[in-house]
Amino acid sequence: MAATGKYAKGVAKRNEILHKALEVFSREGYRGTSLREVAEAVNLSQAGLLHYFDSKEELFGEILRVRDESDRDEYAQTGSAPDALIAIMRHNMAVPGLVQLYATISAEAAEPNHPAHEFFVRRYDGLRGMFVNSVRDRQSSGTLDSSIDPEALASIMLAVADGMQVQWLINPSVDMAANIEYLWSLIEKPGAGAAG
Amino acid sequence: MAATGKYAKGVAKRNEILHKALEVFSREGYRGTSLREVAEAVNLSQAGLLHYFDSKEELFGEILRVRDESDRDEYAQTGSAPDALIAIMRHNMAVPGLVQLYATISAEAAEPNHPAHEFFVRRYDGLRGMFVNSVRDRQSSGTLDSSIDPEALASIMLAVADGMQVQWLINPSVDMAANIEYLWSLIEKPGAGAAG
DNA sequence: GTCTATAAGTCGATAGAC
DNA sequence: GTCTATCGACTTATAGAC
Repeated sequence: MAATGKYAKGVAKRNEILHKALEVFSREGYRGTSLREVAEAVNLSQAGLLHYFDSKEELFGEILRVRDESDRDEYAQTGSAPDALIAIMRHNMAVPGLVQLYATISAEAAEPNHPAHEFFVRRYDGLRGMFVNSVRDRQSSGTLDSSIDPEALASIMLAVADGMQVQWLINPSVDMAANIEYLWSLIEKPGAGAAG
Repeated sequence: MAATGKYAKGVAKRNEILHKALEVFSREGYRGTSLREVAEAVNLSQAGLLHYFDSKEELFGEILRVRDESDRDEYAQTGSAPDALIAIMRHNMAVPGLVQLYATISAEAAEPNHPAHEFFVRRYDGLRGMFVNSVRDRQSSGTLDSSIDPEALASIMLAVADGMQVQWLINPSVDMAANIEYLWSLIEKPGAGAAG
């Protein structure tokens, strides 16, 4: 890694780069983004940018790492997983660029050689695990039917969230948060399909 | 459009190109795919390839058009929408490349200027419409609780399908079809959460 | 810490021979 | 129908001045 940033100015610039680069990558995806584009966004030459990060791949990795840290800080302890998921969806409707970053990159990253592949493998494992734990808690406390399969439900809820984001990106009139909340109400409430 | 293909050889080569180009685009996405790469896959020079399609964008549009036609032929009238969805998921587990094409491109295509943007807007509208109709049918015939919101449910089921594909691409041990079938069983069966 | 200059390569597309 | 050759633009990355 370059420019570990012992001095205040360097650190500040590094953060500015990470912030602006996130925006550009969000719009264009990993492959669609050039270092020049990022460099211009932070008023730097392309070579100047590479003083802070040795390669495009390293810059990109740092973006994901930082982003995930702040996400975890913000939502990890927000009560139960389904509530957190709904909250995140509602919040995401204000940051389409960020949503597109994850949609674009997670698809690209299916290739095992992609620089972000391992990141996404671990990310999904982690999220699924968190959700499974939360579902089990609810089952223990009787809030959720105990016949429900926690692993399957975790996978399903994460999938709805991801898929809903794609639909919303392509047609913003879709209400992501409302739809997910609605699904959860169908699953959580005993006798979902009982009435006429 | 170039090379409308009056002669047998031209038509055959055009089809070969569409077929192979689909594979390449599936792996690499629209932006990640070069015409040279496609050309090599069909033993043609890059200029030779452009004899059949005037531009990269035109080639790509044709791929989507052809693909959607054959999909529609195969699954459009397969009983009800949820059953068709499960069948498609099961089938998709045999064609990861194709799954990745749609995941990659649908994310890229969120940009309004993307050559495939309109295609995906129409595609989701069409799929949602089909699903809504199917849900209403089931409600009329009493197979499905009539208090369920058809629009929301359609959006949700399509989202699960899309999101499940992303999870599966990144970690193929996820059983897409089983999970979707499971979700549908939770929604369809009266008293889903009744037992303890 | 930031620059210019440049290497070495890829891209999509066109012109024109055969 | 297919090729070679080429254009102009763009890419990541490096070297070295300041």
